[in-house]
Amino acid sequence: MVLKSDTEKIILEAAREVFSEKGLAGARMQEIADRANINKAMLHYYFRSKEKLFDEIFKAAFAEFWPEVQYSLLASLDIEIFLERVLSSYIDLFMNKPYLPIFILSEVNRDPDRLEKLIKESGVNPIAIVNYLNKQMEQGILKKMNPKELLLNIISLSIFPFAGRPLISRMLFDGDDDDFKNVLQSRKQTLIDFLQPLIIKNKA
Amino acid sequence: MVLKSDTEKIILEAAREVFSEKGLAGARMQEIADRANINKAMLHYYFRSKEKLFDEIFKAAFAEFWPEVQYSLLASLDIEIFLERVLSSYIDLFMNKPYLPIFILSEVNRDPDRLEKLIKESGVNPIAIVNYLNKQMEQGILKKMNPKELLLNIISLSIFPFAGRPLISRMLFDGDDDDFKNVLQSRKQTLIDFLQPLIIKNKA
DNA sequence: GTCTATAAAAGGATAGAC
DNA sequence: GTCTATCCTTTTATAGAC
Repeated sequence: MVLKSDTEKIILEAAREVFSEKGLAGARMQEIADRANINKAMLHYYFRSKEKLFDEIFKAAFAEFWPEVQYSLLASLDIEIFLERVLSSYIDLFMNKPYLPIFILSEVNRDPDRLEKLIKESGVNPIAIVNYLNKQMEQGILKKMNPKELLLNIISLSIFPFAGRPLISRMLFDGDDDDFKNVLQSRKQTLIDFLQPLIIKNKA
Repeated sequence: MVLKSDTEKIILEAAREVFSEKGLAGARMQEIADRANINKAMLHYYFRSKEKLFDEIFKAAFAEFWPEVQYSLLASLDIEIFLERVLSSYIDLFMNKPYLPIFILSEVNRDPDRLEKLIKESGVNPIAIVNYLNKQMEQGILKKMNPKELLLNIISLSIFPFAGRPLISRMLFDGDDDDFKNVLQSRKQTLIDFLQPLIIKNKA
């Protein structure tokens, strides 16, 4: 791992901003240079091409996209704690990095091939979570359903509000993004309530 | 309403394809012309500029994005029928037009201003639905919660799987899009089951 | 209405001085 | 490492013949 110079880090941050606002196709090298307060030639000096610079940004964003899950600790985890952690870490993540969901979603959509190698490199493995949910169902702790679909639902509820933020903010909250932000923040709890009926209570 | 010539319709269809695959910034007038089997100059003859052509496409897509809801009939509608209709029409819509969600989401994100006038023109009014849900809660038919958030959840569960299709297909279904497609199709029913606990059953 | 040819501008990339 | 100047390709847009 080669240490990154300050200039390099400044460029990466500027590039991150521009690429996540405009996408690969819409981003301009000039704008990245401007935001980094450096010259356009420097971008090429450090990263050779727009495509290569984008790859760095996308790779980093993709890595950030998955909340830290200790797969090894999953096996014995209480379902309520599991939910609490997953929802909470997703919401915290996207509160701080609101650009992540739509950036990943759009760019994966534009070029699904880019995804292939990243999946292997990243070591992310949702199937472990699916297996965990499946076991909870077999043990009668969770209501029985397709475990992949349950995970899909949890992810949908966590991510979509952020991915559709400008749209939802205007359609449902009259453009008052602060109002919407409060709702998003409180979802750590309200989503747990929403999903509560899936958990089968022991009547002991 | 001026009648559209055949050429115009062919152009619009080609433009729709290219813009929804590549986005405004990534789309090329040449590619649109090629797919329409006409000359590039014709695009400008009919639509003046790329931007104007895009506006037509976006406007049409935005209009399609909202399932037909008879707001006037809402007041007296049974909640189970309501859910069935909303979920069913959303899923049918996106099954047939899978490009819609991510197209709208990305472009709204890139340029939120474009949205403003469209919202007014479109006559879409989610607040009517929010009010409907609210009334159901007051009447003890639906579990009490923030009605805007309930609508947000319903929409999240309906749209996100389509917006994230390439990602989810690869992460959860091993890239087997047919497998995923079956899950999406069956969601008309499984989502109703999933939301069932919100409905308070009368014990009469 | 449709085409070919071309203008005009934008944007990515490089050369070369310092 | 950093800058200025410039190249060269791509892409939007228009002129003008048919």
